[in-house]
Amino acid sequence: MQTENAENQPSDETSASRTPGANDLRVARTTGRICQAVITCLDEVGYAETSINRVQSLAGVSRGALTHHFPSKEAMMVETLERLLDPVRGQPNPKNPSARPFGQSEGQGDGIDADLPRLWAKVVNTKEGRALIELLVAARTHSELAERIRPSLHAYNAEIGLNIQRLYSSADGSGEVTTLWTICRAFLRGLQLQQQFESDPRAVDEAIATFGQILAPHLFALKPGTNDK
Amino acid sequence: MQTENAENQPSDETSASRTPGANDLRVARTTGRICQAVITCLDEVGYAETSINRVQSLAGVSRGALTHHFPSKEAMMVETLERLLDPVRGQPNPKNPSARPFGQSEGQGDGIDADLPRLWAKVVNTKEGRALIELLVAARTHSELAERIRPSLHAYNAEIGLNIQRLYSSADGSGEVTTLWTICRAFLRGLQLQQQFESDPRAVDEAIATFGQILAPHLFALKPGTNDK
DNA sequence: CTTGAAATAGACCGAACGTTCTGTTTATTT
DNA sequence: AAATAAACAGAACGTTCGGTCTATTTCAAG
Repeated sequence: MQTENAENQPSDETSASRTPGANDLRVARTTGRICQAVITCLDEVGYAETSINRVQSLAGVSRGALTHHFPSKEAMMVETLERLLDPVRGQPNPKNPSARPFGQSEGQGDGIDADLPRLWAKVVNTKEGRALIELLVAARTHSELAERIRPSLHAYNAEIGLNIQRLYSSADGSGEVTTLWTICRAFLRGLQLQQQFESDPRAVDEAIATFGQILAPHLFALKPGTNDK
Repeated sequence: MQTENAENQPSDETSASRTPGANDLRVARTTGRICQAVITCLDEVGYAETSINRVQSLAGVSRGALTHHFPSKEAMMVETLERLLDPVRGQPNPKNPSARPFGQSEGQGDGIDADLPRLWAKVVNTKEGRALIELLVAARTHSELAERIRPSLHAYNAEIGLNIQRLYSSADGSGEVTTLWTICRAFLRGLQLQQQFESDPRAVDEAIATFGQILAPHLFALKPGTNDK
């Protein structure tokens, strides 16, 4: 598992042996519980306090099991981030079957003013969404972590960009849809940052609603009920 | 200095003695260098790595001096945040003369599409802006820190809200200006979060420009060259 | 000049950090 | 069944953390 290049082709380990489950189920369960514990810790205590001790005790695994699969804390964070991003990308899940940040289920394209509250509630303002923001903030000042998660984030952005361009059309016709989506992402993540310090608790929902109304004339929904995949 | 209620009236310590500078200059220099070092650390290595050891060596002060003025790391962070927020509020600076996040100099109200890039370059995407975001993120999972900085942040939001309402008028007339400003703040802060992971380096400037154009019809500038203060 | 309080200096503490290490168990292959 | 390797368990490493403590220096009154 720690050799990343051998994992790209899932047929490698199961090509000749044809035994998809025996020992593999054990490691899948262990790594899954570890990464799930990391996500919970990131959400509840933040990146700094997400220590190996805390993760191993929350996940219920031993120190040896954890360090065997993840030689460093950084590797553990990289793997966790990829699991946070995986559901939206190509194959739904090579490892964990939970938490689909965007993908086909959310943001079905019946108008951005209807999709925005759904994105907020189902993607950004969730345990996984907050964990992702913690990782983004931590990576800003940890260049090694940033370099290791950059490819995954670029692929994530590119793939979501394609999904968006299938669901929406810009009013100006150009490639502005990508820019508008970048704006949406920034707005929702920034709202997550400052939501606990808004004086009026209704300010968050109000901001989302108003933002959706402002953006609606610039993003035309294509085929509201499309189900071509 | 650590007794916060005695600091609210600056005339207390200089009412009878009338000696504004002698020993006070020393503590102002020490606390100033400490908070400036905290800001630099928050920007460069993040909240978690902003340790007391690192701050004291960067500021060039001893451990004793630091703990004398700030009995805990948390108190040091609270004071630093208030210095980050002070320039925009009532009196320009009771302590440090640098870094005016918003206030009268920035955002002069000649159109939101012109003010946004200025806010980005002069407020959000600066050393102080990044330090503030680090504190906001850290406070999310540090309830004690959050409680201690909440009053300052509420006052900050309220005071900026008043400034905004003097500079802009909503198209719909209602109190929507505040909501629109909340949206702007969220967008800029979220953009700061994800800017290093944008594939296209021009995406940031493009997002700011497009966002300004979208928002412009909803925010009317009042008296572009006003100087009633 | 003397005195007392504030400011500064630096050693020191137990706790927790991430990493490394040596055993032990379990699964797969020969 | 024996052998090999991977998965797991847990102790121990040196380092650094935030906080405490005792001197020493500096300032501002008496």
